[in-house]
Amino acid sequence: MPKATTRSAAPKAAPFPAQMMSRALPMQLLRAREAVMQRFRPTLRDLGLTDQQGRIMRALAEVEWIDMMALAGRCCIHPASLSRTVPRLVARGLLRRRPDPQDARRMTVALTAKGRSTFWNVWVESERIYGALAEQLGAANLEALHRSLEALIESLGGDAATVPPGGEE
Amino acid sequence: MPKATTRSAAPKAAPFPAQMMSRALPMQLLRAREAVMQRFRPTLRDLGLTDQQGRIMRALAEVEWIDMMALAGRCCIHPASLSRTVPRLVARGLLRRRPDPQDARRMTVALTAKGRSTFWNVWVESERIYGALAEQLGAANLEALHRSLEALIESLGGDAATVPPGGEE
DNA sequence: GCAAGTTAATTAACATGTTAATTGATTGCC
DNA sequence: GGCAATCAATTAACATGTTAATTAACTTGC
Repeated sequence: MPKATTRSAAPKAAPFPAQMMSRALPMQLLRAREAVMQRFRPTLRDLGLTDQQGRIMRALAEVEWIDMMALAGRCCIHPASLSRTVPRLVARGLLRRRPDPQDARRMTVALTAKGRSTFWNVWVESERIYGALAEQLGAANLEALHRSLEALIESLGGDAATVPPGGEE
Repeated sequence: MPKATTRSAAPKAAPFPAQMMSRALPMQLLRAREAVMQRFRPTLRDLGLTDQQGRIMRALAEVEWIDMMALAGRCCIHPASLSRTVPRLVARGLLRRRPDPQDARRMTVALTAKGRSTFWNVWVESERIYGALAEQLGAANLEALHRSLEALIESLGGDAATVPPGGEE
């Protein structure tokens, strides 16, 4: 790259080195996620769920009632986006809502029986697909990847990197 | 899916194990990307660029004229989404377009001088941020992560996992 | 050379990500 | 108690992801 003498010296033709490291990491993470999601997506679509709706169902399957902020943190979805998506799932009979008795500002959500049985199908298929994936990559390699990712996330600030103030556990 | 005896046996309360492996990988990749992007995003926003617009500029900085399909593959954006975003960048004077002389179906794009100098700023900052990140995580750890991700992407089908038929290089 | 099939790009329709503004409830402080 | 600051959730406005349909240009087979 140019030295100090070339101020805003953006070259003329194909200037920048084709091997920029900088933005390669976000891009690589994006590609990796896309590649993995292609395996899981058909199951979700068959059940009429988008990626995000699947994350919401999964997060709710692990708990009972949970408020919007905590849910946003768990499923890595912006609270503003949740406020729009949750009502859709309530209308479809997959989720139910009720205000927090302790704090009227908070709205809490939970799966309905229909929601649980729907997610049950997602879950069974997901386990199968993940197993196949582990076999294809090698369990050790997959473990190493999980650890690297965990270290990255922890090092960069953990869940704070997903939801602004997000106060969960 | 369930065996014959346990048909839609979705448990009642907080049924599913809190440690589902299946969907943890997509989620982890999503969190990791979010955490990393938080470092790069301010630079992009200062220049009035969204994440996706940044990816487009970066992809174009490495080549001269390129058609929409190839660009979609390079920046990991759906062709349909590109068709909507590119005109915006053209209107802002960052990109220019012209049809491919060999094949009138193809539309090719390239950075303008303004586009190059804008991306120059992104690039300089990105290198700095990435350097700091490598120092924080340890260069070796970052390298290991890159390799794990590359192996995952390759194993799952490479670029085919991003753009449908995508014919590049 | 022309009709059927294919391909590149665009458009439309809906769901989501993102940011800022709004509303209602709670907390702190006096 | 009451008012200012804060907080949870929502809403609005814009940009993007996703899928299907559309249009125009190429390709193939005959």
